[in-house]
Amino acid sequence: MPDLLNGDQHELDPLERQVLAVFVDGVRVLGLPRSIGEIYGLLFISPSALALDDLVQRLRISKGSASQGLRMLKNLGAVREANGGEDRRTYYEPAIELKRLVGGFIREQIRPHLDSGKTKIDLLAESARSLQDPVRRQFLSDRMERLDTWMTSSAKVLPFLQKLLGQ
Amino acid sequence: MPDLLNGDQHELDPLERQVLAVFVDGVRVLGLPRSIGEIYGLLFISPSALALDDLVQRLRISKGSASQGLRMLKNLGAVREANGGEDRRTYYEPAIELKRLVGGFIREQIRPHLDSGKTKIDLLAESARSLQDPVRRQFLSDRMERLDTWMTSSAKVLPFLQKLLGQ
DNA sequence: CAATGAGTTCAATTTAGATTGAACTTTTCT
DNA sequence: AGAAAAGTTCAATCTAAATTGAACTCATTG
Repeated sequence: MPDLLNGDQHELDPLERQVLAVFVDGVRVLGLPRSIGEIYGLLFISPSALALDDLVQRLRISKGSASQGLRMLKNLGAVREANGGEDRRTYYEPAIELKRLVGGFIREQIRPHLDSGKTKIDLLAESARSLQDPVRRQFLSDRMERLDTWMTSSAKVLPFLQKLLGQ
Repeated sequence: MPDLLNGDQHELDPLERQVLAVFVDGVRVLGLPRSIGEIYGLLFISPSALALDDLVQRLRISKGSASQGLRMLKNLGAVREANGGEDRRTYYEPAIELKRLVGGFIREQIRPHLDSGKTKIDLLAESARSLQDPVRRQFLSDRMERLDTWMTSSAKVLPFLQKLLGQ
């Protein structure tokens, strides 16, 4: 008599595991933790919305992980709360439009780094300009300007990226 | 009488440290290790090419780290051997054209993952097609097709990215 | 209003992956 | 050839970041 004493949903089958592995791989490239890939991946292959506890049971991760993972995915706009769950739990479903996923990633992970990088570089360029040695000053100022150009180009490219990936 | 007994180049000054910090930050976003940022960063702010030993001494990292870091940077096309060093050491200088840096990163880090991902997804789509339950089969096949679309769109966007960042 | 269940928080622990360093190979020089 | 210096390799170690889990808050219900 299996599973009479615990409320487990059935385990992940081999096909599901393999799909999740692809997501885990994918998010690692983006510098996001494995649990994020597992959670998003499971939502992606689930025909109905899932609650936090479903993730805990099927992925065998802690409540803490599931909670933090869902928060990050919500912030990224990769997951939203499903409306009209019967019980008092919150159910989640994945956003599956690439445009939205990329947009969220750019907004949350790329832009902040670009912005803070640009600020720092501006300050460093300022420091470079007040260097004593004129040769060193010239060289470093050039390099700081190049860094600045990189940042500016990158920032300009992002909207095109989003547009090109929109369907 | 400072530094008579060791051959240290002078330590990094505060300005240099701060520039390196920007690079360390930058490469972390790309999922690359700190040492890569430090090595590339030091080359970037050095007016002349540097040898492995210069990196070891000024960054206070191990020879192993410097060697592995340089290899990765060479593979990425972010660093090249300078020609015409006087002694028998190999001197390195950074590639500073954004186009080249982005191109190398795409070639080494993005494309391989996209390709292997696409292969895996094709196999999984195949598995999905032979599922018993028709509802499950239909749903998973749809999702696998969507994954496939993501991969294809992403691959198509890369050349544009490179073009847009070319100067 | 006490009890139950959902979800959050964060200090402690675990783990993945970066770094070290000693042994090694290769190259150059006398 | 032998010595010295440059660079590589990889098992062992270290560390930053992810994960856990126990204590907590908040909302719901009998």
